[in-house]
Amino acid sequence: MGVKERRAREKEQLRQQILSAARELFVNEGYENVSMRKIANKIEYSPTTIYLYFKDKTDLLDSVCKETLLNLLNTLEQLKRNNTDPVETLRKSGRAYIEFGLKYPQDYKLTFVTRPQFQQGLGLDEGSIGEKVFNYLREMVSECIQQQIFQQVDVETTGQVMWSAVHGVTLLLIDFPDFPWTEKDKLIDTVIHTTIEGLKA
Amino acid sequence: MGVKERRAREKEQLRQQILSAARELFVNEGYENVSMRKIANKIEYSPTTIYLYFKDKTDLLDSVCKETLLNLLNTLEQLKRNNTDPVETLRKSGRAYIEFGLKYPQDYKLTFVTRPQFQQGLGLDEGSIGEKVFNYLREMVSECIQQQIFQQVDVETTGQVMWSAVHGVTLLLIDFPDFPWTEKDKLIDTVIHTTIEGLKA
DNA sequence: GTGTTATACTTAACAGTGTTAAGTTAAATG
DNA sequence: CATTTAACTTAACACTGTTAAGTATAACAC
Repeated sequence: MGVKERRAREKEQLRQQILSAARELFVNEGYENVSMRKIANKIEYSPTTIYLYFKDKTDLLDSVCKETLLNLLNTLEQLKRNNTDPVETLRKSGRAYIEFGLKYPQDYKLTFVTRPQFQQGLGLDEGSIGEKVFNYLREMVSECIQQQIFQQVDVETTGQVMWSAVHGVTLLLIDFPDFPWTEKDKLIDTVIHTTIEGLKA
Repeated sequence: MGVKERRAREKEQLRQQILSAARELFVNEGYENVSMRKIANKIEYSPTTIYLYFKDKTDLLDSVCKETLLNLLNTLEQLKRNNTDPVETLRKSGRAYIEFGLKYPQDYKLTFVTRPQFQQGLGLDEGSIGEKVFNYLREMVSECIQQQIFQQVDVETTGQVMWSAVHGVTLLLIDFPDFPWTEKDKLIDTVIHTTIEGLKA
């Protein structure tokens, strides 16, 4: 009785189609400027069809953001493979985080700025992907503390300080592209370097 | 001929009335959720009257943000009065910046996140208030460098690193109020302390 | 193969949005 | 008192997210 399976597969396929159309439009034109009708047009279905797959527009945003977080998590996880020096791994992770944000600026803002505005909880609850991303950071930081490289011994605070730094520079670079920044790579390196040195001191 | 003056005064008064109604609504309900009609209702004028005073909705946002920046600048300027120790002054400025953001979270997001999204330039152009705020930071940092307290000698980069840190922690605290943060004051102090120590090292 | 049911999708509509063009009212000027 | 000018409003356009009701088609039972 492969009918049900096929139907389910087709449904999932359309769901994905909607999702990727939404992502592309959100990223290119900004969440606010994308209407359900625009998404519907892109996939050549009527607007109301989307509501058969997603509760509402924020649910669609939510699903797009989940994908983004999963992407970020994968990017970071790949760094953990060959972690010899914990500080070096932390530095690379910071770099990867920022570069991810700059590579997909709209996705980043959608996930870490727009989404919290629309549903305050965000996916940092237990078991969520957001929590997994922060757990990754916690792990990296923890190793540095265990090897007594950092003076600041509180894992939570240390991790949050690190997150503040990378989040801050990422958003500034995204939001103020016309500002006379120091050469981008230098700024990023200095932010990470300064934070790590500060945690050592 | 005091008639013209009185008329001008009355016009300015209504302008201010619109502005403060807009600010209150933007701050309480979020820019996206406030309609021109809502603002008009609050001041008991027809929606189109607003367009006689402001080009469009983003112009209204723009004016609200300008006020916010002026507020922030005043808050910071007051710290410069008795600056004995440059590092201490920088530390206090960072604190004041973050606390300003947390005291008026919606204003802060409006100015430093929402606005850039709607008109990319933001007010960091020459002569703008935004530029003045950054000039203030530059000045504080410059003194620390001149007294050879910081190793990092590039004023621009150093200032931008400092800004990244305070901007980052401010937004995280605003956007993820439910996250299990370290005690707020401790986190803020640690972020500032870490950054300053990192710049010394 | 025919009738029924469930699924997938669409049409039409509602109440709202930012914004503009045209119209109205009242005050200031000659 | 007539005319001009400024301030404000009404009505409308093209759009928005979302829902209720309707339609066509595919899957099932007999």
